[in-house]
Amino acid sequence: MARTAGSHSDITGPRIRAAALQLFAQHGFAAVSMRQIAGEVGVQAGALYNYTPDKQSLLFDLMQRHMEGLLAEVASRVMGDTPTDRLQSFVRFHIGYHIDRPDEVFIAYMELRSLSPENFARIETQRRRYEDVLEAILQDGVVQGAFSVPDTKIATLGLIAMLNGVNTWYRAGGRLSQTEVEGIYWDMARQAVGA
Amino acid sequence: MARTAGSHSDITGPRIRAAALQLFAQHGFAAVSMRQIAGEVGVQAGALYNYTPDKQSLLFDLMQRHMEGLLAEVASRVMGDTPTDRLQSFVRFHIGYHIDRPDEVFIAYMELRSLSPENFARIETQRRRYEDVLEAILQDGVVQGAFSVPDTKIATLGLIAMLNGVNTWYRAGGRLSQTEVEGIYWDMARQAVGA
DNA sequence: CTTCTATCTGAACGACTGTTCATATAAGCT
DNA sequence: AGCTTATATGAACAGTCGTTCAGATAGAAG
Repeated sequence: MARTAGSHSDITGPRIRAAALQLFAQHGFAAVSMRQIAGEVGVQAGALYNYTPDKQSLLFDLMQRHMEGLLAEVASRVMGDTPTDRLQSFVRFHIGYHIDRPDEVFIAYMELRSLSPENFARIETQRRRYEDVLEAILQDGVVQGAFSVPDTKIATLGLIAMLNGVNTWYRAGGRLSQTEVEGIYWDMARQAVGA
Repeated sequence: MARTAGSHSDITGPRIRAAALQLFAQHGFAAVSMRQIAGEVGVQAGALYNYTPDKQSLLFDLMQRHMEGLLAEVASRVMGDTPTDRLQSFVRFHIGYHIDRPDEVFIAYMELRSLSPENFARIETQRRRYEDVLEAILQDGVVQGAFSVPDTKIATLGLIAMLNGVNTWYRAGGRLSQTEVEGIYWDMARQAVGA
């Protein structure tokens, strides 16, 4: 047999990425074989190479798409008249966006070591751009006297680490709604920067 | 050849764990082969099996030792008359202990998915015991009116996530000393819980 | 209906995997 | 000194890895 009924690049491509995403997140990049991914899609391993030059590129593609979506959304959705408003907006955006994409987030923050040096550098640049969004808010707040933070760089990393922690325990339908979680973390973040 | 000059269980055992620790942290459990570990120690792969029944047990052994050391130390070194004192003590202890053991921490928080279900449950129990130490401090503080946190469980997870973030960027000899880092994070933690 | 091409199969490649084991030897004990 | 035992080698096992490719076929185009 060869080309199967209903096969299409538009369909198989996304399905490969979805399967790889889920498997990489669950077992780790190195622990997942191309045959496992192919099996999840319902295809032979060789067919994957119509969609990616190699396994490494598949991982990079997933990370790259995630980071670009994140940067595009943070730019369009985080806003506010004051630094405090913008910080709240950022906190709520970050939690919401990450809660909706646990697998992407997990991979993007955990499989950096599986990237080739060049690919690592590219993703790292995007991550730093994201951190810069938060740091700019904190710097604004410090300048305007709204926040009290001794070191905006460290506060940025500390806050993002704290917010990322949500993904390790949050489950939809759990004890707390997403809005409640956002509220609790916003309280902590606001107090942490002395707003 | 066989037994080499100066070979000893007391020496080889720790060296195997040290090599495995470093390699697992750098490349991930699944990406590291027994032959790589053996090569780092200067021994053939078969010799590793005098020290561990299998690769999985080697990982579990590393995690188990780390968590037991952590629990023993937190019990003996975190103290203070008031909840605020104890929280500061915890924050400084956590940062110091984790900064000194980046590889152990990285593995213990990142290779949980590589554990067998039984081993995962054991490590998870120990981790929860550690979290309970912090949560007890927060609960004390709430009861005594020293802290203002709406949800001690979430505040615990949020604070630990924030503190763990230090390990992603701290490097000895960098811009900030360990004591300065502790101070900055203690400020953020203190404010986050409304102390 | 025929032709073309994108898509997939299935087999094959050499390399590497975790693990076992017969064999050899250095160190410690008597 | 010889004997025992802990510790190591190095080859072998069956299986899996990422990747390639000639050949097959479904669907689109004419």
